[in-house]
Amino acid sequence: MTLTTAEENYLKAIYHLSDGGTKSVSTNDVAAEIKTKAASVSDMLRKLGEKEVIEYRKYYGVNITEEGKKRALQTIRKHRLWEVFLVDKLQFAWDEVHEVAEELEHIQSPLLIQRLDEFLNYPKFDPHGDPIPDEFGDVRARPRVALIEMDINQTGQIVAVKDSSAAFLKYLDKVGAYIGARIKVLDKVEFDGSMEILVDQKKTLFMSKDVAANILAIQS
Amino acid sequence: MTLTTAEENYLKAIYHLSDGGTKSVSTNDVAAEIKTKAASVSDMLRKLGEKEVIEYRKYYGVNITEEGKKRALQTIRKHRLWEVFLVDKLQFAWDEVHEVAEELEHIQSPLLIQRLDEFLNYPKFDPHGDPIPDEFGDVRARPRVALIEMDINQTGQIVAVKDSSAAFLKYLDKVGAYIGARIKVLDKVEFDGSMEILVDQKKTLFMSKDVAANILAIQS
DNA sequence: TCATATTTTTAGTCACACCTAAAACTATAA
DNA sequence: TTATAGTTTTAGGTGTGACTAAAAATATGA
Ligand SMILES: [Mn+2]
Ligand SMILES: [Mn+2]
Ligand SMILES: [Mn+2]
Ligand SMILES: [Mn+2]
Repeated sequence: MTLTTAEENYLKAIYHLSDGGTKSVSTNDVAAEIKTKAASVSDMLRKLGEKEVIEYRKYYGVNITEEGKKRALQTIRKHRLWEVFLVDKLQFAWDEVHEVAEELEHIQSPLLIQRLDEFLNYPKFDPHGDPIPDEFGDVRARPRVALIEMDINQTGQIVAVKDSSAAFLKYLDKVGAYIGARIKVLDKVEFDGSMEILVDQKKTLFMSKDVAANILAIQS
Repeated sequence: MTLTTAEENYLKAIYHLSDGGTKSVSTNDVAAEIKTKAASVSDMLRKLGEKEVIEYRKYYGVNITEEGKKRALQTIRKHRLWEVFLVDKLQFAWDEVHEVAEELEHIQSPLLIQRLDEFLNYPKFDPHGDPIPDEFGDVRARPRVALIEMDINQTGQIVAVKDSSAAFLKYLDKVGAYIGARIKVLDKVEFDGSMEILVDQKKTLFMSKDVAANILAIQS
């Protein structure tokens, strides 16, 4: 059973909104994510339910099935491998890859993805720090925490961003925050939740709580 | 004005069938090329006519316009660049690339194609020896002749194939004919049009007239 | 020239993926 | 408990790109 491009996009959205299948998702949430109308979503949910990649109970939202999870992870794998290709091989900036990967992820060719993976030397993470599922859908997840959750004097390393929008990524480029940077929390301002972060033991960075909530780190 | 994937495929077919815009093309010819029905083609020709990429006179076939030619060449450029990528970087065989390139050619991103061209070091020909148009649609065409047209004792070099089907390409792999091979016509059998070809001054190849008609060479 | 074969277009239908408007259902809080 | 706000589904419709069957136009050759 094959999925259309639209069906793959919906399934991926449901997978993300459900935190990898751990909770159910509402019609309106899907509509917002896909940027379409609730009526269109209802239609599509019925179809995805018939294909048994989601479990759909009218008026009570959807849950992704095991089969659906597997399919979604395949699409996510392709999306992230293409992002690595664009950044590592074609010198795209990390804020330029999302749109194109959104198209490339739907190309149907198992051989292509296998060879691309090999060509990229089996990367484990995409340019935004998100893990790349293997061909069986298995993900090597790292325990990640938002900067905002870290305490003063704690150290760690930036490993990913929660928000992959071009605006946010460009801002990070500008201030010199990048994936792999070693960090230390110098201060947390109680009044507005903003933070002062030491980057690579030399540069001090001030960031709002909105920024700090969208940078993910591993603690050390 | 943007073209859909289907429209791009039709336009490319019309471009090829018209020998690069030099002759008009019938509805049935397009239907055969696209593997669809004449009724569907009539519908699409009306739409392409409205978009002014073809000139469509009911019952008298179509001619591609200058704008249409430009569009078709952009798609052909993308198709052939992807084929080079698949063969040179991902170790695809030359008979495995067509289907995938047929999908990849529709990805919309000028930056992607510019960077891909650069990454591949501005190739001038695809794996089947076909020329890759530049970003303005200009093609450096070589004067090519089918092997079947060559005379005894003439020498040359294989530069392309007319038929890019997997069956034909696999056959060429098997017998050791490849693009770049230096050749000499040793014999032409009048009875059945078959030929005897010396490859790289060491190997003798017997081929039917059907095979000889689908191998293109430059004469030396 | 005129009958017939061939090609092409038109008419009507379908699946897909979207839309708006209206109806149906659920959640909430007075 | 019940009115109402909010959510979701249904009904009906659109554009795209395919199909079959039938009608119309063109090409052919006796
Ligand atoms: Mn997508
Ligand atoms: Mn990413
Ligand atoms: Mn194509
Ligand atoms: Mn080719």
